[in-house]
Amino acid sequence: MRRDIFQAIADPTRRAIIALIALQAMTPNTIAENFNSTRQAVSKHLRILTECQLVTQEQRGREIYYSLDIEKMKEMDNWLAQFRDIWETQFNQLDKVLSTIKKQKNEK
Amino acid sequence: MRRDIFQAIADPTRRAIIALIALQAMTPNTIAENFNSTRQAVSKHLRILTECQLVTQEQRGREIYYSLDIEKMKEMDNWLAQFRDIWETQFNQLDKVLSTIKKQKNEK
DNA sequence: TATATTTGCAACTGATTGGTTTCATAAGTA
DNA sequence: TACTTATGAAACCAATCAGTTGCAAATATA
Repeated sequence: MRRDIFQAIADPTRRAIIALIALQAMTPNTIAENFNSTRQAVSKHLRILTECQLVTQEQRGREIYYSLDIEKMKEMDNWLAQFRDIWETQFNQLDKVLSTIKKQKNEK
Repeated sequence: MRRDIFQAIADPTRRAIIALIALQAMTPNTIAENFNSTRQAVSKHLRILTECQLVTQEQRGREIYYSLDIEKMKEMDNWLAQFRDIWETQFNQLDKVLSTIKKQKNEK
């Protein structure tokens, strides 16, 4: 069973859950209220998110509060970093072209 | 059939393909040489990547060169942006705590 | 023209996924 | 103590996925 953040984030419901608990820890029941599927389905998503360490649990009495581990989200950012270099370079090249055009215009 | 960049990126082989063609356009055959699976399997991955517009094709004779659309990768970055605010705030809060501790130390 | 190369597509297969229903457990509450 | 609430886990199901083999089409080459 592959369980990594990329696979976890692939599901739109899980992305919504992540966004929902990003700012505030919530119980499975409360989270499920925000979706059309059953509480059990949400619970399953939470298990997947927990397994890849994107969310953490905190038990309070019979309730369990789930919250996002924002540090883990940085792994996504780290992977994207290799491409960020490329698109910044491309942007700079575009910038160069634009300034060359501008220069040529001024020289006329 | 759901076809978005998140689902596309979920597969490790597709992530490898993306990284491979990021800097240089390549033909399916050349790409397949870098993996253990068959050319047809790679071709299928390329179709999925094309469908969600992460890669573009350019036909040259009987060869087709695939290259990464770096602009599309920014969609990933845009989604991450909402969390970047959070982790930067948390970092600043940590920074605050650290500087307070430092201050208290100096005042002793 | 005959042959080889490059490629996409269809059909099939076993594994995985996201969902449901049902049940067990633990913690509050009357 | 009996009842309600909050939750996870198991069993099942239809749909999807990633891979394979086989084939057809188009282009290059002899």
